[in-house]
Amino acid sequence: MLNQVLSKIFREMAVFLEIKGVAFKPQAYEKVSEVLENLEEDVKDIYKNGDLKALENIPGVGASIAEHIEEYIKTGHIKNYEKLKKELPVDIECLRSVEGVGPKTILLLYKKLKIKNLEKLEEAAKAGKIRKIKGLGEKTEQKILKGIEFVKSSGGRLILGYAVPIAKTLLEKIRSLPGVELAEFGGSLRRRQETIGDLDFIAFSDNPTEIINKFLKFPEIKHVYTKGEYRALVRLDIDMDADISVVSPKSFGAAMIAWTGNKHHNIAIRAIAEKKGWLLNDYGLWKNKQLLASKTEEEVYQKLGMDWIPPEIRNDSGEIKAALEGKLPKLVGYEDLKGDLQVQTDWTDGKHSIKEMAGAAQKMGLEYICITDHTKSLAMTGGSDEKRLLKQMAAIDEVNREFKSSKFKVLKGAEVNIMKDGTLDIDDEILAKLDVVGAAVHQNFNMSEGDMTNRIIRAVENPNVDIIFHPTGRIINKRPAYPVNVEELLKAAKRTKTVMEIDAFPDRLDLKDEYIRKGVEMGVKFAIDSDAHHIYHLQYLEYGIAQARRGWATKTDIINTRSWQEMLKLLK
DNA sequence: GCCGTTTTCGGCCCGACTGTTTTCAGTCG
Repeated sequence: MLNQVLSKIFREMAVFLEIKGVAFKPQAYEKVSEVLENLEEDVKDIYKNGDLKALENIPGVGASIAEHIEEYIKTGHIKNYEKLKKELPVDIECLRSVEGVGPKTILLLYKKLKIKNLEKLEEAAKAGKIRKIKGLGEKTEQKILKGIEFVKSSGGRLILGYAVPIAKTLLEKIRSLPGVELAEFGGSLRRRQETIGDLDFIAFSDNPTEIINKFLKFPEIKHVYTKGEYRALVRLDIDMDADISVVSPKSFGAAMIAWTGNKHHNIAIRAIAEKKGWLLNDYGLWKNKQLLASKTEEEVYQKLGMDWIPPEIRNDSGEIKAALEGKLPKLVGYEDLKGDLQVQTDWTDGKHSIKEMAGAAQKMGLEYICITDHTKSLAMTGGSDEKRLLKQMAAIDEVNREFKSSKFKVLKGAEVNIMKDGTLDIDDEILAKLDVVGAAVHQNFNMSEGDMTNRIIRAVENPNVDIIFHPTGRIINKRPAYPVNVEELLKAAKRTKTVMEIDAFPDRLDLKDEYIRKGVEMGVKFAIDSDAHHIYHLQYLEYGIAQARRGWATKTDIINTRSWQEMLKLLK
């Protein structure tokens, strides 16, 4: 995708400029690189629909970078980038991925040894050539070799839903260390980002060194990059890096803000402090040497004139302005869901019976689930035809009779397949009998964006279709979304009162936050579903809620925060 | 190069840790 290509180019340009000693531009390029990496809407479409001005509406994109993007779209390259690359023809990305190797070292290595890539770097280190460079030494050489080893074994970014359980285990171990008063996630884990690059922990204690030393004895740790009085950076046995920071409980709020980030959020709020003549650091908000606030995050934000900002939206994308104006939305809460509207059972590719799924959901505190097994054109899942759907409805009636006393409700639904032409694989007559009809694309991804958009919109316009399940079909780290114009889809959803799903399955998280935010602004309603195929999967709802929060969704934007009776009224 | 949080010009976060140094630059989060 173009966004990713440009993101990489701008990231490299940032390093090139930093190497050249250019001031401030590196940060600008770095910021736009990050924005593009996370931007789901194709910049090509943005450009096509609105020219340079539309590009400049992207955060971090100004006149100059908009022109770079235009140049790339028109010619396939960016002259400025080519020029920088010619001056220093090295593989910036891969050299920089080595722990401890930054811009200055890359330049030094190229100047002295003509090192352009990892292979050459490893060769030179093994031959003992690095230690001979003035300014580097034997330890740096060893560090580089270790770093290369870890680059090679690195598993890349971990999907949130898979990282959290691992991180929770470690967090509990940290919490149980004597002397630790509190411990929390920091970084992307606390912000509940889609993917996690490393695990950040903040422990609160007045004996930092002792805590660090105990942490370093955890058997999960296979290498220590750095350790100091207050911090340690390590490699875990799962080939992920982890970071622990120990701070006095007095500084809880300031430290949580500092270690939650993201970087651009912190830069922005520290700048606000500075403009008041104050200083915001890891330990508090200061006026000269006088402490203004530090104990809680609320206190610090408040002193800066802002409402507390939920971690999920701390990414410098408008949350600071909203917080200053007291206009932050009250995000949907982790306890707000009353039901789950996409649940599979052993009638198709699920592992458990209707009753087992219902029982597990009830145990979790939900009031209802909707059974949405696949339909007949998904042969590999043993999808139901009309006859079998009728049979399943009767089976659900039976389960409901058993649950009657507890008031738990099982709703009748299906995950109907959207065919290539936008028709559905189940007769409307049967669909009309279901409580909730979810429709989804499962095959024939290889279409033009126009055709795919029309295909799904045709399903949206079917009066029996209540929800579009996993609307873009992406699988994180595996396959991109099929080509679809989500904005058009959202417009159609708004027009027809069709609900868009936020699929909480860890590798889906579909829709993406950016589209949720857009949909929320347009007044589209959403459903957060687990897409559970196993009783354990119901827990995934948590990640769907996080996703919704990152998309600035409130309780009223999510239909399954209502009782099932109220929820049904919201369907068309 | 971006941006409007006091600014359309003049700012741009802050501190911990390491290694190679003779007092600090580079890297990281």
